[in-house]
Amino acid sequence: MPDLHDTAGERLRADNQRYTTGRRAIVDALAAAEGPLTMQELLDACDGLAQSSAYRNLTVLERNGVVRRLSALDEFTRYELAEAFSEHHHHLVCGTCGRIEDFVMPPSLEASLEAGLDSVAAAHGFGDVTHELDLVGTCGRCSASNTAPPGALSWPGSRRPVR
Amino acid sequence: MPDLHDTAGERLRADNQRYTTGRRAIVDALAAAEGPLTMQELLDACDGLAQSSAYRNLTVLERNGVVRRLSALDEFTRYELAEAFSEHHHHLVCGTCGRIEDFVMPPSLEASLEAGLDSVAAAHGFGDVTHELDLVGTCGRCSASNTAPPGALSWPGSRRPVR
DNA sequence: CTCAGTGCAAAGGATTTGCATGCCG
DNA sequence: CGGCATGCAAATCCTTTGCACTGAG
Repeated sequence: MPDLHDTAGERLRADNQRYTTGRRAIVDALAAAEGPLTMQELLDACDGLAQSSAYRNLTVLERNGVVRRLSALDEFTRYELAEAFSEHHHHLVCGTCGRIEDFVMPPSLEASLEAGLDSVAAAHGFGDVTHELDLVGTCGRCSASNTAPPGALSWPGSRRPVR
Repeated sequence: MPDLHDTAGERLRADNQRYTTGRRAIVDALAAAEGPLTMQELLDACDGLAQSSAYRNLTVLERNGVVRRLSALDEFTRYELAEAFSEHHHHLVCGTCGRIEDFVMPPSLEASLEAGLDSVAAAHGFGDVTHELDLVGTCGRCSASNTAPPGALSWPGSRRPVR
Protein backbone atom coordinates (compact mmCIF):
# COMPACT_ATOMS: atom_id res chain seq x y z
CA MET A 1 0.00 0.00 0.00
CA PRO A 2 1.48 3.35 -1.04
CA ASP A 3 2.26 5.92 1.62
CA LEU A 4 -0.88 7.33 3.09
CA HIS A 5 0.10 10.98 3.20
CA ASP A 6 1.86 10.97 -0.16
CA THR A 7 -1.13 9.50 -1.89
CA ALA A 8 -3.63 11.66 -0.06
CA GLY A 9 -1.64 14.75 -0.97
CA GLU A 10 -1.50 13.72 -4.61
CA ARG A 11 -5.21 13.21 -4.76
CA LEU A 12 -5.93 16.58 -3.28
CA ARG A 13 -3.50 18.34 -5.57
CA ALA A 14 -5.20 16.70 -8.52
CA ASP A 15 -8.37 18.43 -7.32
CA ASN A 16 -6.55 21.71 -6.94
CA GLN A 17 -6.61 21.44 -3.17
CA ARG A 18 -3.80 21.70 -0.64
CA TYR A 19 -2.81 19.02 1.80
CA THR A 20 -2.66 21.31 4.80
CA THR A 21 -1.72 20.69 8.39
CA GLY A 22 -5.36 20.45 9.44
CA ARG A 23 -6.15 17.93 6.74
CA ARG A 24 -3.10 15.90 7.56
CA ALA A 25 -4.13 15.89 11.22
CA ILE A 26 -7.53 14.51 10.29
CA VAL A 27 -5.98 11.76 8.20
CA ASP A 28 -3.55 10.93 10.99
CA ALA A 29 -6.34 10.71 13.52
CA LEU A 30 -8.38 8.41 11.31
CA ALA A 31 -5.36 6.24 10.58
CA ALA A 32 -4.60 5.88 14.28
CA ALA A 33 -8.18 5.06 15.24
CA GLU A 34 -9.38 1.50 15.73
CA GLY A 35 -12.74 2.23 14.21
CA PRO A 36 -14.70 5.01 12.59
CA LEU A 37 -14.66 8.31 14.49
CA THR A 38 -17.43 10.76 15.25
CA MET A 39 -16.96 14.46 14.67
CA GLN A 40 -16.46 14.99 18.36
CA GLU A 41 -13.78 12.33 18.59
CA LEU A 42 -12.10 13.79 15.57
CA LEU A 43 -12.09 17.30 17.02
CA ASP A 44 -10.68 15.99 20.28
CA ALA A 45 -7.87 14.35 18.31
CA CYS A 46 -7.14 17.41 16.17
CA ASP A 47 -6.43 20.09 18.70
CA GLY A 48 -7.17 23.60 17.48
CA LEU A 49 -9.14 22.61 14.43
CA ALA A 50 -12.41 24.50 14.07
CA GLN A 51 -15.48 22.39 13.66
CA SER A 52 -16.50 24.11 10.46
CA SER A 53 -13.05 23.49 9.01
CA ALA A 54 -13.28 19.86 9.99
CA TYR A 55 -16.57 19.48 8.17
CA ARG A 56 -15.21 21.27 5.13
CA ASN A 57 -12.01 19.26 5.12
CA LEU A 58 -13.87 15.99 5.47
CA THR A 59 -16.01 16.94 2.50
CA VAL A 60 -12.92 17.55 0.41
CA LEU A 61 -11.22 14.39 1.62
CA GLU A 62 -14.30 12.36 0.89
CA ARG A 63 -14.72 13.84 -2.56
CA ASN A 64 -11.18 12.78 -3.36
CA GLY A 65 -11.50 9.27 -2.05
CA VAL A 66 -9.37 9.65 1.04
CA VAL A 67 -12.11 9.47 3.63
CA ARG A 68 -15.39 7.66 3.83
CA ARG A 69 -18.41 9.02 5.64
CA LEU A 70 -20.68 6.53 7.39
CA SER A 71 -24.15 7.74 8.22
CA ALA A 72 -25.26 4.50 9.75
CA LEU A 73 -23.97 2.30 12.55
CA ASP A 74 -25.45 4.45 15.26
CA GLU A 75 -27.09 7.84 15.26
CA PHE A 76 -23.83 9.69 14.80
CA THR A 77 -22.13 10.28 11.50
CA ARG A 78 -18.71 8.69 11.58
CA TYR A 79 -15.64 8.92 9.39
CA GLU A 80 -12.93 6.45 8.45
CA LEU A 81 -10.19 6.19 5.84
CA ALA A 82 -11.40 5.10 2.42
CA GLU A 83 -10.82 1.50 1.46
CA ALA A 84 -7.89 2.43 -0.74
CA PHE A 85 -6.03 3.12 2.51
CA SER A 86 -7.41 0.34 4.67
CA GLU A 87 -8.40 -3.26 4.37
CA HIS A 88 -11.96 -4.04 3.24
CA HIS A 89 -13.78 -4.52 6.50
CA HIS A 90 -17.10 -4.40 8.26
CA HIS A 91 -18.35 -3.07 11.57
CA LEU A 92 -19.40 -4.74 14.77
CA VAL A 93 -21.59 -2.46 16.85
CA CYS A 94 -22.52 -3.02 20.48
CA GLY A 95 -26.15 -2.05 20.80
CA THR A 96 -25.73 -1.44 24.52
CA CYS A 97 -22.64 0.68 24.94
CA GLY A 98 -22.10 1.87 21.39
CA ARG A 99 -18.63 0.41 21.01
CA ILE A 100 -17.70 -0.12 17.37
CA GLU A 101 -15.01 -2.48 16.15
CA ASP A 102 -13.79 -3.24 12.67
CA PHE A 103 -13.58 -6.83 11.49
CA VAL A 104 -12.78 -8.70 8.31
CA MET A 105 -14.66 -11.74 7.09
CA PRO A 106 -12.95 -14.97 6.09
CA PRO A 107 -11.88 -14.44 2.46
CA SER A 108 -13.90 -17.39 1.22
CA LEU A 109 -17.07 -16.04 2.75
CA GLU A 110 -16.38 -12.53 1.51
CA ALA A 111 -15.84 -13.90 -1.96
CA SER A 112 -19.00 -15.96 -2.08
CA LEU A 113 -20.97 -13.06 -0.67
CA GLU A 114 -19.67 -10.75 -3.35
CA ALA A 115 -20.43 -13.20 -6.09
CA GLY A 116 -23.94 -13.69 -4.78
CA LEU A 117 -24.57 -10.00 -4.42
CA ASP A 118 -23.35 -9.28 -7.91
CA SER A 119 -25.86 -11.67 -9.39
CA VAL A 120 -28.67 -10.36 -7.20
CA ALA A 121 -27.85 -6.81 -8.21
CA ALA A 122 -27.74 -7.77 -11.87
CA ALA A 123 -31.13 -9.43 -11.55
CA HIS A 124 -32.49 -6.08 -10.35
CA GLY A 125 -30.82 -4.17 -13.15
CA PHE A 126 -28.25 -2.62 -10.86
CA GLY A 127 -24.63 -2.48 -11.86
CA ASP A 128 -21.37 -1.63 -10.24
CA VAL A 129 -22.47 -2.37 -6.69
CA THR A 130 -20.54 -2.13 -3.49
CA HIS A 131 -21.82 -3.58 -0.27
CA GLU A 132 -21.99 -2.43 3.29
CA LEU A 133 -22.37 -5.02 6.00
CA ASP A 134 -22.61 -4.32 9.69
CA LEU A 135 -23.42 -6.39 12.73
CA VAL A 136 -25.26 -5.26 15.81
CA GLY A 137 -25.04 -7.30 18.96
CA THR A 138 -23.92 -7.19 22.55
CA CYS A 139 -20.24 -6.93 23.30
CA GLY A 140 -18.56 -9.14 25.87
CA ARG A 141 -18.28 -6.42 28.42
CA CYS A 142 -21.94 -5.51 28.25
CA SER A 143 -23.20 -9.07 28.31
CA ALA A 144 -21.06 -9.74 31.38
CA SER A 145 -22.50 -6.85 33.36
CA ASN A 146 -26.24 -6.48 33.16
CA THR A 147 -25.88 -2.76 32.92
CA ALA A 148 -23.65 -0.85 30.59
CA PRO A 149 -20.15 -0.54 32.04
CA PRO A 150 -18.95 2.76 33.49
CA GLY A 151 -17.71 5.03 30.79
CA ALA A 152 -20.08 3.52 28.30
CA LEU A 153 -21.59 5.77 25.72
CA SER A 154 -24.90 7.09 26.85
CA TRP A 155 -27.24 7.80 23.99
CA PRO A 156 -28.06 11.48 23.93
CA GLY A 157 -31.66 12.52 24.28
CA SER A 158 -34.21 9.86 23.63
CA ARG A 159 -32.15 8.52 20.79
CA ARG A 160 -31.07 4.96 20.86
CA PRO A 161 -28.92 2.82 18.62
CA VAL A 162 -30.89 2.02 15.55
CA ARG A 163 -29.47 -1.07 14.01
CA MET B 1 -47.88 -14.49 9.57
CA PRO B 2 -50.46 -13.19 12.07
CA ASP B 3 -52.58 -10.22 11.14
CA LEU B 4 -50.53 -7.07 11.03
CA HIS B 5 -52.92 -4.75 12.81
CA ASP B 6 -54.03 -7.29 15.40
CA THR B 7 -50.48 -8.03 16.39
CA ALA B 8 -49.38 -4.42 16.31
CA GLY B 9 -52.32 -3.47 18.50
CA GLU B 10 -51.49 -6.22 20.97
CA ARG B 11 -47.91 -5.10 21.25
CA LEU B 12 -48.87 -1.53 21.91
CA ARG B 13 -51.46 -2.48 24.50
CA ALA B 14 -48.83 -4.55 26.27
CA ASP B 15 -46.85 -1.31 26.56
CA ASN B 16 -49.90 0.55 27.82
CA GLN B 17 -50.27 2.38 24.54
CA ARG B 18 -53.26 2.72 22.26
CA TYR B 19 -53.40 1.63 18.65
CA THR B 20 -54.92 4.83 17.38
CA THR B 21 -56.04 5.89 13.94
CA GLY B 22 -52.84 7.81 13.35
CA ARG B 23 -50.68 4.86 14.32
CA ARG B 24 -52.70 2.50 12.18
CA ALA B 25 -52.33 4.90 9.26
CA ILE B 26 -48.56 4.83 9.67
CA VAL B 27 -48.50 1.04 9.74
CA ASP B 28 -50.75 0.88 6.69
CA ALA B 29 -48.53 3.26 4.79
CA LEU B 30 -45.43 1.26 5.61
CA ALA B 31 -47.13 -1.99 4.69
CA ALA B 32 -48.21 -0.61 1.34
CA ALA B 33 -44.79 0.81 0.50
CA GLU B 34 -42.30 -1.01 -1.69
CA GLY B 35 -39.35 0.13 0.36
CA PRO B 36 -38.53 2.12 3.44
CA LEU B 37 -40.20 5.54 3.63
CA THR B 38 -38.85 8.91 4.64
CA MET B 39 -40.70 11.12 7.08
CA GLN B 40 -41.91 13.26 4.22
CA GLU B 41 -43.26 10.31 2.29
CA LEU B 42 -44.94 9.06 5.42
CA LEU B 43 -46.60 12.40 6.10
CA ASP B 44 -47.80 12.57 2.53
CA ALA B 45 -49.37 9.15 2.95
CA CYS B 46 -50.96 9.95 6.29
CA ASP B 47 -53.08 12.95 5.57
CA GLY B 48 -53.70 15.17 8.56
CA LEU B 49 -51.06 13.66 10.79
CA ALA B 50 -48.85 16.24 12.51
CA GLN B 51 -45.16 15.78 12.04
CA SER B 52 -44.48 15.76 15.76
CA SER B 53 -47.11 13.08 16.24
CA ALA B 54 -45.57 11.04 13.47
CA TYR B 55 -42.19 11.17 15.16
CA ARG B 56 -43.68 10.27 18.50
CA ASN B 57 -45.74 7.46 17.06
CA LEU B 58 -42.78 6.03 15.21
CA THR B 59 -40.82 6.04 18.43
CA VAL B 60 -43.54 4.07 20.16
CA LEU B 61 -43.94 1.69 17.25
CA GLU B 62 -40.22 1.12 17.11
CA ARG B 63 -39.96 0.53 20.84
CA ASN B 64 -42.58 -2.16 20.53
CA GLY B 65 -41.04 -3.91 17.57
CA VAL B 66 -43.56 -2.89 14.95
CA VAL B 67 -41.39 -0.48 13.02
CA ARG B 68 -37.71 -0.32 12.23
CA ARG B 69 -35.84 2.91 11.83
CA LEU B 70 -33.01 3.00 9.30
CA SER B 71 -30.55 5.79 9.72
CA ALA B 72 -28.43 4.80 6.78
CA LEU B 73 -29.03 4.09 3.10
CA ASP B 74 -29.00 7.75 2.20
CA GLU B 75 -28.98 10.92 4.20
CA PHE B 76 -32.60 10.63 5.20
CA THR B 77 -33.88 8.57 8.06
CA ARG B 78 -36.29 5.99 6.75
CA TYR B 79 -38.82 3.69 8.32
CA GLU B 80 -40.10 0.24 7.46
CA LEU B 81 -42.08 -2.51 9.16
CA ALA B 82 -40.07 -4.62 11.57
CA GLU B 83 -38.96 -8.03 10.35
CA ALA B 84 -41.69 -9.75 12.37
CA PHE B 85 -44.08 -8.31 9.80
CA SER B 86 -42.01 -8.62 6.67
CA GLU B 87 -39.58 -11.00 5.10
CA HIS B 88 -35.91 -10.69 6.05
CA HIS B 89 -34.53 -8.53 3.29
CA HIS B 90 -31.80 -6.11 2.31
CA HIS B 91 -31.68 -2.85 0.41
CA LEU B 92 -30.46 -1.93 -3.03
CA VAL B 93 -29.72 1.78 -3.27
CA CYS B 94 -29.13 3.68 -6.48
CA GLY B 95 -26.33 6.11 -5.78
CA THR B 96 -27.45 8.34 -8.62
CA CYS B 97 -31.18 8.83 -8.24
CA GLY B 98 -31.70 7.60 -4.69
CA ARG B 99 -34.16 4.86 -5.59
CA ILE B 100 -34.28 2.13 -2.95
CA GLU B 101 -35.53 -1.39 -3.53
CA ASP B 102 -35.86 -4.31 -1.17
CA PHE B 103 -34.39 -7.66 -2.11
CA VAL B 104 -33.88 -11.06 -0.57
CA MET B 105 -30.76 -13.15 -0.95
CA PRO B 106 -30.81 -16.77 -2.06
CA PRO B 107 -31.52 -18.79 1.12
CA SER B 108 -28.31 -20.76 0.82
CA LEU B 109 -26.22 -17.62 0.68
CA GLU B 110 -28.15 -15.99 3.48
CA ALA B 111 -27.62 -19.10 5.60
CA SER B 112 -23.89 -19.34 5.00
CA LEU B 113 -23.52 -15.63 5.62
CA GLU B 114 -25.33 -15.91 8.92
CA ALA B 115 -23.25 -18.84 10.01
CA GLY B 116 -20.06 -17.04 9.11
CA LEU B 117 -21.10 -13.87 10.85
CA ASP B 118 -22.06 -15.72 14.00
CA SER B 119 -18.61 -17.20 14.29
CA VAL B 120 -16.89 -13.90 13.54
CA ALA B 121 -19.00 -12.18 16.15
CA ALA B 122 -18.24 -14.88 18.68
CA ALA B 123 -14.54 -14.48 17.99
CA HIS B 124 -14.88 -10.83 18.95
CA GLY B 125 -16.84 -11.62 22.09
CA PHE B 126 -20.09 -10.34 20.65
CA GLY B 127 -23.25 -12.32 21.10
CA ASP B 128 -26.77 -12.19 19.77
CA VAL B 129 -25.92 -10.39 16.55
CA THR B 130 -28.16 -9.31 13.75
CA HIS B 131 -26.81 -8.11 10.45
CA GLU B 132 -27.59 -5.28 8.13
CA LEU B 133 -26.52 -5.56 4.53
CA ASP B 134 -27.11 -2.98 1.86
CA LEU B 135 -25.90 -2.53 -1.69
CA VAL B 136 -25.14 0.71 -3.43
CA GLY B 137 -24.87 0.80 -7.18
CA THR B 138 -26.41 2.32 -10.26
CA CYS B 139 -29.91 1.34 -11.22
CA GLY B 140 -30.81 0.38 -14.76
CA ARG B 141 -32.58 3.62 -15.47
CA CYS B 142 -29.62 5.75 -14.39
CA SER B 143 -27.01 3.70 -16.20
CA ALA B 144 -29.08 3.95 -19.37
CA SER B 145 -29.27 7.71 -19.32
CA ASN B 146 -26.07 9.46 -18.51
CA THR B 147 -27.90 11.94 -16.36
CA ALA B 148 -30.34 11.16 -13.62
CA PRO B 149 -33.84 10.72 -15.04
CA PRO B 150 -36.45 13.43 -14.59
CA GLY B 151 -38.09 13.17 -11.23
CA ALA B 152 -34.97 11.73 -9.73
CA LEU B 153 -34.14 12.62 -6.20
CA SER B 154 -31.80 15.53 -6.04
CA TRP B 155 -29.57 15.45 -3.02
CA PRO B 156 -30.23 18.50 -0.90
CA GLY B 157 -27.42 20.91 -0.16
CA SER B 158 -23.97 19.59 -0.64
CA ARG B 159 -25.02 16.24 0.72
CA ARG B 160 -24.59 13.22 -1.43
CA PRO B 161 -25.39 9.57 -0.96
CA VAL B 162 -22.92 8.14 1.44
CA ARG B 163 -22.78 4.44 0.89
C1' DC C 1 -0.34 39.06 -5.49
C1' DT C 2 -3.92 35.53 -5.73
C1' DC C 3 -6.72 32.05 -4.32
C1' DA C 4 -7.52 28.36 -1.15
C1' DG C 5 -8.02 27.51 3.92
C1' DT C 6 -9.58 28.84 8.49
C1' DG C 7 -12.25 30.57 12.45
C1' DC C 8 -16.25 32.64 14.17
C1' DA C 9 -20.88 33.53 14.08
C1' DA C 10 -25.23 33.06 11.89
C1' DA C 11 -28.27 30.20 9.14
C1' DG C 12 -30.51 25.71 8.02
C1' DG C 13 -32.90 21.47 8.47
C1' DA C 14 -34.37 17.50 10.79
C1' DT C 15 -35.94 15.92 15.17
C1' DT C 16 -37.47 16.60 19.94
C1' DT C 17 -39.96 18.76 23.66
C1' DG C 18 -43.34 21.86 26.39
C1' DC C 19 -47.86 22.79 26.95
C1' DA C 20 -52.76 23.02 26.51
C1' DT C 21 -56.50 20.45 24.60
C1' DG C 22 -59.00 16.36 22.76
C1' DC C 23 -60.44 11.76 23.17
C1' DC C 24 -60.54 6.70 24.51
C1' DG C 25 -61.14 3.45 28.09
C1' DC D 1 -62.73 11.18 35.44
C1' DG D 2 -57.66 10.01 34.26
C1' DG D 3 -54.18 9.38 31.27
C1' DC D 4 -52.57 8.75 26.68
C1' DA D 5 -52.57 11.17 22.12
C1' DT D 6 -52.27 15.19 19.29
C1' DG D 7 -51.17 19.88 17.30
C1' DC D 8 -48.74 23.80 17.41
C1' DA D 9 -44.89 26.34 18.50
C1' DA D 10 -40.52 26.79 20.62
C1' DA D 11 -36.21 24.60 21.54
C1' DT D 12 -32.20 21.48 20.22
C1' DC D 13 -28.65 19.31 17.85
C1' DC D 14 -25.82 18.54 14.03
C1' DT D 15 -24.26 20.44 9.81
C1' DT D 16 -23.70 24.03 6.41
C1' DT D 17 -22.78 28.85 4.97
C1' DG D 18 -21.32 33.84 4.89
C1' DC D 19 -17.67 36.72 5.62
C1' DA D 20 -13.37 38.65 6.73
C1' DC D 21 -8.70 37.38 7.53
C1' DT D 22 -4.50 34.54 7.16
C1' DG D 23 -1.27 31.88 4.66
C1' DA D 24 0.99 29.12 1.02
C1' DG D 25 2.61 29.11 -3.73
